[in-house]
Amino acid sequence: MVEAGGVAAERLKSFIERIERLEEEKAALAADIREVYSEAKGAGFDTKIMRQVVRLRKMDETDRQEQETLLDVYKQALGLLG
Amino acid sequence: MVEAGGVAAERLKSFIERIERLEEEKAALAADIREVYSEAKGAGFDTKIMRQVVRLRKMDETDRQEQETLLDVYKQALGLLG
Amino acid sequence: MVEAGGVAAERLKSFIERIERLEEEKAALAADIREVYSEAKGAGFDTKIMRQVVRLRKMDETDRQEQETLLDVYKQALGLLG
Amino acid sequence: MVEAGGVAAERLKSFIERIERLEEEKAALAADIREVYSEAKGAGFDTKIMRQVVRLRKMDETDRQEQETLLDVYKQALGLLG
DNA sequence: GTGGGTTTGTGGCACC
DNA sequence: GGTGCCACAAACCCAC
Repeated sequence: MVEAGGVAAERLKSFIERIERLEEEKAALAADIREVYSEAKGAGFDTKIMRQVVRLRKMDETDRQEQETLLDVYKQALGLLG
Repeated sequence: MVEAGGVAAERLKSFIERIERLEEEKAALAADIREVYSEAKGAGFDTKIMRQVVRLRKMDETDRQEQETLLDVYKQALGLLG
Repeated sequence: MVEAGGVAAERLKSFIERIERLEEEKAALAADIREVYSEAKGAGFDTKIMRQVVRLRKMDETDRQEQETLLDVYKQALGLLG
Repeated sequence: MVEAGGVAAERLKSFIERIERLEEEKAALAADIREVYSEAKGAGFDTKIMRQVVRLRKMDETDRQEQETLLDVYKQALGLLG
């Protein structure tokens, strides 16, 4: 990037602008998601729990069960269960 | 949400699926962005600096005046100016 | 803060330095915590689960059970249980 | 960790409690910091700007040179300089 | 109660 | 292949 008025600068500008365009779209989707949560909240659902559910559903079923099992073991060891 | 097999459950499922669909699209855009950075890196650019540039350009749109005020205060209070 | 060389500037500088001192100590503790996790990991424990446990123990017992119950309800509605 | 009542459980409990003790101290420091900000606010200072100052002073210690390089690249590539 | 800001937790990335 | 780092996303907290 020594040649600021040259082709490298143009190339960089192009990359930056592509990124900015994509980030704009991403931000729009994030706003949409917030809106759905807001709507759900208005319908009486607990959005924090909903986020946990979304996270869980994203996980592989095997991994999910392994994690839950391990968490139970740790809980038991700490007296948080039983 | 007492009636887990009832209409509330259906409504919840609908919200969750809308969110998941939107998050899928968001993840795709995030992947696109990573790819642009990767391409830029292949062209010899420093992606970490690029990220800072993107951040600065975003900041400038919103907080430029605050930042300048801050800079003055900081410089003055720390004796870095006059 | 109009009088940059005056008493207000001195006062500000004092506040800033007190904050920085405290943040230094806070950062040191954060490092200590990371180290304990690292040690636990070396002993074969799963640090991600440990973090969950720490979070759970911080919560009020009543709240914790309510959350778990609600999560189960939502899971059932989504077919993540039973 | 199969032996929840055994030595592994004891070891885990020990780790968790060390972490909790450290986090307690960390939380106390965070409270102290909030209090200093509050005191500064009472003295007429703008705490948001103060936070920015603290952040800048921290950055300057580590990343000042990178930042300056970045600024040049940004200005040049975007035609804000020369 | 809602929004903004800060902080914490998670995932991706580079280096070893 | 694992480990530390950095950026992003989520959770928390405060102010309004």
